[in-house]
Amino acid sequence: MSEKVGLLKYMQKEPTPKKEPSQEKIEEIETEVDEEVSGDEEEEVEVKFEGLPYFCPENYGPGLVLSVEYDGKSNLAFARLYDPKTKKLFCWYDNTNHHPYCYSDLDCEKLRQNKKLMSHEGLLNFEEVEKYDLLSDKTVKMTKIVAKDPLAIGGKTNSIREILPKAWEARIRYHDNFIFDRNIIPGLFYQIEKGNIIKTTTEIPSPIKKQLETALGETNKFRDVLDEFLPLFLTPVPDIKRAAIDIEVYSPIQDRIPDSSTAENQVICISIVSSENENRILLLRREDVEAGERPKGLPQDVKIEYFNSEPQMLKRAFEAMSEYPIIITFNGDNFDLRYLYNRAVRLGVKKEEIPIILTNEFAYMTTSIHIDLYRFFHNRSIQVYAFSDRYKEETLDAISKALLNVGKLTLNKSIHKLSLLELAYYCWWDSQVTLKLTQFDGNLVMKLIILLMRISRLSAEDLTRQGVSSWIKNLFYYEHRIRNYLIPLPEDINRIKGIGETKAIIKDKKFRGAIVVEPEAGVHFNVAVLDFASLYPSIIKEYNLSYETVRCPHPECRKNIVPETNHWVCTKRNGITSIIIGFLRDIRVKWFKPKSKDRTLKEEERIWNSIVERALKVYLNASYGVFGAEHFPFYCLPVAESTAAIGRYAIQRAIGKAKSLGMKIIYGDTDSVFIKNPSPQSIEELRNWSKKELQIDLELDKEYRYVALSDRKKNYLGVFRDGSVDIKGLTGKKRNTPQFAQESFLKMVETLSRVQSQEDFDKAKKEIQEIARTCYNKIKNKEFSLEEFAFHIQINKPLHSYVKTTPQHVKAARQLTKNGKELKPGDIISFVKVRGKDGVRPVELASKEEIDTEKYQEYLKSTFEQVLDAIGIDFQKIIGVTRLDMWV
DNA sequence: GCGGACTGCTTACCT
DNA sequence: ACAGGTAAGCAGTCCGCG
Repeated sequence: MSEKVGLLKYMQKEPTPKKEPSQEKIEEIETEVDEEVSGDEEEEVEVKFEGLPYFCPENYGPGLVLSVEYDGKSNLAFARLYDPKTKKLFCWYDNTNHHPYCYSDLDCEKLRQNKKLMSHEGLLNFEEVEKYDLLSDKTVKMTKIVAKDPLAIGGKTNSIREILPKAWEARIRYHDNFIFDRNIIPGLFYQIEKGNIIKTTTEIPSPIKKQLETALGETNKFRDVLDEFLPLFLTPVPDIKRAAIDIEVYSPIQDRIPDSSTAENQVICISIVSSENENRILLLRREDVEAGERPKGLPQDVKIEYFNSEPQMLKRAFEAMSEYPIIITFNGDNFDLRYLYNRAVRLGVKKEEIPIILTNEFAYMTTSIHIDLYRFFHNRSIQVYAFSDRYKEETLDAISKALLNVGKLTLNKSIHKLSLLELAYYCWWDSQVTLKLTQFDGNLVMKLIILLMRISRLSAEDLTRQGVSSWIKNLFYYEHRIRNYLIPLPEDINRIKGIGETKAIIKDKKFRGAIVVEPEAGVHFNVAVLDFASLYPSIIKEYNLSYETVRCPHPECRKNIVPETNHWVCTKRNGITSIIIGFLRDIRVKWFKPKSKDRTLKEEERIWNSIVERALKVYLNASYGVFGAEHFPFYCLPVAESTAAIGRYAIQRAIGKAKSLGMKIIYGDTDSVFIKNPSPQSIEELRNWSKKELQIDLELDKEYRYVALSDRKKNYLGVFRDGSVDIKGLTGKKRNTPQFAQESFLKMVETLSRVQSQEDFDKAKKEIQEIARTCYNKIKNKEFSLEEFAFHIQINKPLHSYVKTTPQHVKAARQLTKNGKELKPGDIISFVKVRGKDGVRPVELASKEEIDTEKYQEYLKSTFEQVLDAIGIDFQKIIGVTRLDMWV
């Protein structure tokens, strides 16, 4: 065994650096100076791992693949796997002689004439291959250009992809390429046998498989895809050992966030809480601060270690963190890990002793997998589809309140004034809340992450840091690679497919979207809402939409026109994205959705099915939008546009059919129709018609006792038969609305929920009048607190970049910054409306005297009118003639 | 010098 | 860095007005 020092000392066997094959002899010419491309490259460069402190066994496993990365020192791809028995990571280095590469449409002969290419020191060899090009629907001859290291392909100014006139698949990161080519699926189990990595197969019970095939239908065109995906959906996820960390930094000024890039101030506390119930608090003694009493909330078994030296404390923390295969943080990329690293360097700790690697945006660990939950929860798709918008703000406090029902501790003094033990408690609290975010509902978040990793073929670190378009991109890349399809260049898709043809209603949008039916204002009793089940994915599936099938090269397909456009769709082959999205849709709708509600199943199984169902929903909901997103590598406006156009066609046809059946449509939005007082038979007839005529399922989604519609679209209040209420779009429930208005609004809604019939309305109207009048008078007499008066509006960009206009919340924010408060995008400004120059004042600085009561009365009026309009009450009449009007 | 009509900006929502 | 459509409030601009 080697005597190698440093981090490599734990390796059982050092990976043998890649040998260079020589199928094609390449002459040596003197090389040019390499220049690394600066950070403004559009894609991430590989993270530089240089030797890792892992056990790299010859025979071992099975373990769960958590990451696949590239090690610059050995010039090899490697995987980090989690061993459920020892609860530790182990490592596997590529022994398959895989190399970075890209494709050229030039043959070897031509390429050899390219001096610059031939003299590139990273060039290994050429290989002539055949690929299937979906854009031309033809087999094409390509040359695979193989290189020694990823930077030779791309990432430097003289990389091969820059030398070639045109290079395919040259912008896919090496470790992703490796995942695709070796078919290593992150999130599944693998065994190491004689140094080779081998997938541990999941037994799918044959009855289940039979049931599934039946569920997907006799003419199931997804049979191959099913085999590929089933293990991803059915392999259980183990409980992975992990620890959450949180640090506190000394900050002499309140409201000032410590700068993690300079790390000027002391780290005064580090807390590590693990899934194995190990709690550690590392606390720095400070001369001027007393220990204080141990807070009651801090459990007795939580160990506190005191340190006199900060570097000692940091080193101890690094050791402790390295014991865990997964480190969880909340904003560790930008704060905790970044601060620890920079602080340690500043205090003279040797870089080799810091197990952290920083890039521009991210923080990784050499000894663990780092998951930054802030990034994951910040992801819009996760927020909206996985957690149904239950948290509205991406702070630890807001998320834990929404999902765990516990918030952060409230501090009554600033951090630097806390006693040591108070500080310890505060720090510990945050780290245990962070850990709990991965544990609630039977490790829901961890399971969701692993499942999304499997579907996207992304490591835990990449998955949690990338958005849904990257997840879909990676899945599509993989599906191309296994079918030997050439991954098209975005510019070729664009050139061949062209741009949009429809005109958007909103200025600056690229194509026309959905239809919203003009609501019939008033109260409607007995309303059924029918909607198309996942409309856009269904369209993509049933109408064969994909970047290669829309405006395909075959003249004979040109008759197959998409309504309202001149786009045509291929009649000869199944589109790849149509197949993938179609499969995900079918298996969600026909299997996981029903199974997640199936009471005959064990609860654990039901929960798992609902996690899969939610994961699939995330992909499906984004599947149409990505084709209209310029940065998406399969960006294809005609696909997005056709999807929306067929959607409009579907809802219009359905409305037409409903009317012909004598139904009254009172509202509709995108994929739904609100039908007044329909007969069950006509609903059935409409549904059957839709299935037959449009090939899309129309479902009875909701039944309201009554719906109150104003003349505003996307604004309504529906009361279900059981008295529960659906509120959409109304100001009263928006998060920026002042509390006083929300509460009065809620009272009105409560009153309305008790209404059973037309007759009840008269009573309800009286009650509502009373609610409105009471609130109106309370405003006049300023009986609400400043907090209740406050609007809460988010700033979405740095304050200095509001240049075109200065909205009120920005005015308020600027007043705060004058007082020394630091504000950043994402922060929510609470302000009240006041009489006088600016018209606004942040709550922190406001006084009750200056409240502009007229503005508030006006606001209450408009909040209530959204509902009162519908039920036929005039707000002005409720509160009587006022002020000036009296003399008119 | 001021107010109304208008457009544009911004946020938060719906599907 | 998934899309487009809608509401609401306010900021800013232009124009007319003895």
